[in-house]
Amino acid sequence: MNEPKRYLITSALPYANGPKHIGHLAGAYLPADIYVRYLRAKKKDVVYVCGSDEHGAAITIQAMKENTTPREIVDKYHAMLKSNMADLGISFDIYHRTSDPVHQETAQEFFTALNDKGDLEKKETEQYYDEEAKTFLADRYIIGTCPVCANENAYGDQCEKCGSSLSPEQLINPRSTLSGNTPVKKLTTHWYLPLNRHEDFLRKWILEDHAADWKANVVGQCKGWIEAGLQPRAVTRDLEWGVPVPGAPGKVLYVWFDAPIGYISATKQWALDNNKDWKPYWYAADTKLIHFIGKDNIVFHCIIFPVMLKLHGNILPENVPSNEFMNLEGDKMSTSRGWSIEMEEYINDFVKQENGGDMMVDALRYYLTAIAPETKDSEFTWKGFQDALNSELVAVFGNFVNRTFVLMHKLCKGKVPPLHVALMDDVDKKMFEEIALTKSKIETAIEGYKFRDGLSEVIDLARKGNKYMQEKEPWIVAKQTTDNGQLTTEAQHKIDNCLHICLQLTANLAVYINPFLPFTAKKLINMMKVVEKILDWENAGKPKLLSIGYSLRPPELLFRKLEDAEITLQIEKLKTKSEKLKMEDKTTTGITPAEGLTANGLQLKAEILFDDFAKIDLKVGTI
RNA sequence: CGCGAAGUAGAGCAGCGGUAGCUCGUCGGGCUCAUAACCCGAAGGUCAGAAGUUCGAUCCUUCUCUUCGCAACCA
Repeated sequence: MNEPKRYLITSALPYANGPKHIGHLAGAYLPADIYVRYLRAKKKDVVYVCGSDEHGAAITIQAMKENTTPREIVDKYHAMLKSNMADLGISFDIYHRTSDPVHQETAQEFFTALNDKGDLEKKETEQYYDEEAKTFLADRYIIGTCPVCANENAYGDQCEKCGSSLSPEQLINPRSTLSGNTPVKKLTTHWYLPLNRHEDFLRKWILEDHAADWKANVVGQCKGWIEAGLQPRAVTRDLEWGVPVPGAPGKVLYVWFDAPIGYISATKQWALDNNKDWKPYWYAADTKLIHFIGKDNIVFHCIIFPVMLKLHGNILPENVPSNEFMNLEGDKMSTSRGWSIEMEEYINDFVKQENGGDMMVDALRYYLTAIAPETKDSEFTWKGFQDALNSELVAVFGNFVNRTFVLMHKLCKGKVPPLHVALMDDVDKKMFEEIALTKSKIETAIEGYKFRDGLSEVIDLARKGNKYMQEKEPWIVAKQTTDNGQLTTEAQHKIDNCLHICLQLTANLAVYINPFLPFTAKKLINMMKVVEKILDWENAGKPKLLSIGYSLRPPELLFRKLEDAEITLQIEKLKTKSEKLKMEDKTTTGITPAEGLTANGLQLKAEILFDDFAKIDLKVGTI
């Protein structure tokens, strides 16, 4: 595509059935936010949309469990997700929700348009029905004996023990997980999206047109599906909670069909709120649409939704940067098993503490970006977080800014010193070059969705600043005094040049770090007493961002260090939380086939608590 | 079962045909304006395993092992 006229950026809609964790944040929200902030700094026309995905059987079931209504469930979690995202600096232009009337209309219009054109197929099939719960059962809510390995607790879609893909009909002795009863088969009519009709389109669009610019995992996975042959997929369900199918009482749109349309309805709502026209964002060929998602969502965003968009006459995504997963302390993150750091927990434990605030948001943004699972799964550890924060953010970036400000106040009267051009040497010139050079490095990284690389370029530049200052040693130069204790003119000029350059570098660091750590950028411009406009990307790499003679504020620490005690506490908290959930699991009637079993079916010994672990003396010797 | 991605120093990652690199951590030394940065030096890797192609393979091919994901409500 040539230079796009406008950008539409989406992050996967989080499902509003519970809190979301930092793995979600690292996968779909933080990368998109960095990308969007970068585009905004470049003065691009960009809209960043997201919202809660509030439909689907799981919400209804969650409501039954909590003895309340689906509406209350989604209201509760929508509010939580919206405020968590805002607290963590995710700068959506709109955070919408799929239970909103605008979305209902949009999704219904979409369905009707496709149906009227004959792009959907209507079929009558038999499906399992729970007579007590009075509902048709999603595959996942039927368990029975696996026909392959005889595991008694296989799900209707897959046996977790042997990994076989199943359909509910294959299960021996099927039972409903809602009531425990044997489900009965009942005839029902549904609409299907015949994906098989669009294989040629997908083959060309993905495997030819985007083979080079999409990530390997995305292209590879799509190729697998296309080669295997695509099947028609039901787009409606017999449920109460959802977007009603026009003219078909008792039926709603299947949640996967209505959820991605949420991107469109969110854009509409944004346009309404801001007196804009939403249509170009979804119809104009010069709009660049990017979906940020996690790897489990590839099929929806690369196969199913594009087919829907094509049929409906909309533009297609230019790229679908999909991240792998982030593990936690040696195990998969899982909200249901309690092995996670929920956004809300982090906010309460760090951001809302007295010694926290926005700097702890940026600390998390820093670590999550630095270990982003861009090409393979990665792992969050509290020790890793502490190391990254203390020895990179604090020691390299924060320290450079701090020593620059301290020295400027000590040796230059708190003002931006002049640059004495005649005195400039190669080291000075090289520093200016590095500042300018960093611009294109970061641009290349961000535009290629390599946010980890982009961020490390910023830290690298700060590292070069430290090195530069070390080489110039203004604190040593300051000892070159005349007999009466006066600093020599030449010495003062050398100091001026060094700190002038360090200050211009600091201003550039603010511009460069802004997409990644926006709160740090704000703090820096406050210390420099400059307006926010300085953060415009066009200023990146420029040597004269601060005016000579301008007086600056005293330094304030950008980040604080993370103490050992804090991470020990968090690790303990994590272990306690997952232990507690395990105990609860055992005492409730909930059917938990995998309980106490590892993936290969081995019985595990009870895990020891961290306290017990702490009591063990581990000694190593050579024999 | 099948499909896809991944497996490189203690940790996190680059490299993808020609003597294995970066950041952090560790050890020793120097320096000190600073939330201990910066400099010098050191330890640490049969690049998951095996076979093959090649003058030569971490990189290509095949097989094996391990991890994660796979059209469900889950980045």
